[in-house]
This record gives sequence, C-alpha cells and structure tokens, in this order.
Amino acid sequence: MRLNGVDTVFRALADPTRRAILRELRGGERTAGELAQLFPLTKSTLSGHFAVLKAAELVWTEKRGTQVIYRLNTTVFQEVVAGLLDLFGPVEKEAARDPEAG
Amino acid sequence: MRLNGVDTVFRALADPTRRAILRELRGGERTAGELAQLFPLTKSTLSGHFAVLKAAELVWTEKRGTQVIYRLNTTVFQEVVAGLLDLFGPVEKEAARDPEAG
DNA sequence: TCGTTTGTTGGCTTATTTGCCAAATAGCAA
DNA sequence: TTGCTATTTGGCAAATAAGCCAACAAACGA
Repeated sequence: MRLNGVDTVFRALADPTRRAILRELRGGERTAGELAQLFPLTKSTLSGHFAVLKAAELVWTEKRGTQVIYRLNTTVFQEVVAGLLDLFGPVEKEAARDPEAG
Repeated sequence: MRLNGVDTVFRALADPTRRAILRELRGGERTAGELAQLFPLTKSTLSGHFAVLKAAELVWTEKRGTQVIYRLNTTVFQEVVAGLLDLFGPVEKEAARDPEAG
C-alpha cells in the first residue's frame, strides 16, 4: 500500500493469472521463465503481469545472471488485510482512517 | 466467493468508487439515492457499481417502497481473507485448496 | 566477438470497464 | 389514470487492460 495505494494492489489482485502467479510463489522463489512455463501465455504477456505485481509490491525481484528471480512479498498481505478492515471493519474515529486509502 | 468466484469479488474491490461505497455502508444501511449523492457521478453510473457489488455479494439489497436499501455483507470479508491466505499463506496440502479459487 | 539464453519493451488488436444521457420501469399518491 | 419520485437499463464514447508478435537489451560461454 503506502506509496502505491490500495488501488494498485487490489487491481493487481483482480486478475486470475496474477493470483495464480502469487500462489505459485508461495512454494518459493521462481525465475520469470519458470513461471512463464506454467501458463499458456507468451513470455511477454507474463512479463507484463510481473510488472503489475512488482508495481503493487506484491513481489520482490532479484537479478541473477541472465535470469530474474521473483519472490512473494508477504508483508503486503498484512496491508491488504488492513485495507479490507477499512472496508468491512467497524467504523472507527474518522481521523484514524487514511483518507487517501480508497 | 463461492458460486461467484474470487474473481468477481476481487474485481469488485478493484474500483476506488466501489470501495468508497463499501466504506460508506460500514456506517449502516443507505438507499441508492443517498449513496449516489455522495459521489460526483450520475445515478446510473452508481447503479452500475451497485450491480457489480451485488454480483460479488459484497452487499445485500432490499426494496422498500420506491427505494432500494443497500447493506454491507460482512460475511464476505472472511471469505476474502481466506482468499488472501490462499495467495500469501503457507503452502498447504494440495487437496485442501480449492482449485477453482483462482 | 559471436551466438545463445533470458526477459523486457513497443506497437497493435480486441475485449472490458467506466462514464454519460435518455428512456424505461416500479411504487405510491392524488 | 396521471403525475411524481427512485432506480435501473440501453446505447454509445473514451479509457484501460490483456493478449500477441517482433525487436531489443543484458549476461554469459565458446
């Protein structure tokens, strides 16, 4: 969230392919190529999805030689839940809620 | 979730106006007209957003005379969190996860 | 350097989403 | 019925998003 905004994160999560990528990453780090192999999509299409996930900070990347490693950023999970509480939780003091959050 | 699929819910949450509607509903039920007044959008545009939220079962509706009452469906919150755990949580037994969830 | 492997970027098409206005529908009351 | 209020639906334009292919860039090994 933070700088990115809830919007970027929720939009990133709105696509089934991107959610599948995240689920795959639960099993540990994967290279872009390994991930791409798992989907009936071209590498460039996947690369676009990676970019969206990266922009939302849902994944970390690291360059290793010619390949790029993707890892899940689990800390964002907590922030997403916080965002959900902002939507479904009890109404708190108005000042306590981030007016930019929506 | 359920019949609708995670997809419908996440997509519904991906729009800032719809999230603002949900936040407004935390304060209690509102009529379509009351909600529409809060946004710089036409009633028909808001009606479209309501339809998306309703399809995702994020809100309940009730017709009262000429007006339609919207209420937050907080039970879906738990399902969304479950969906998030499916994305960020530890890898569980493969059979334990809903293969249709993504 | 040359060629190969690995990923990303640019350009394009198609599909989806968001918004508006105008018209239609539904309930209620005169 | 007629009229009034409240909301949804249909049709359309503009913006976004997702996909592909082709070209480009970066890192490595021969």
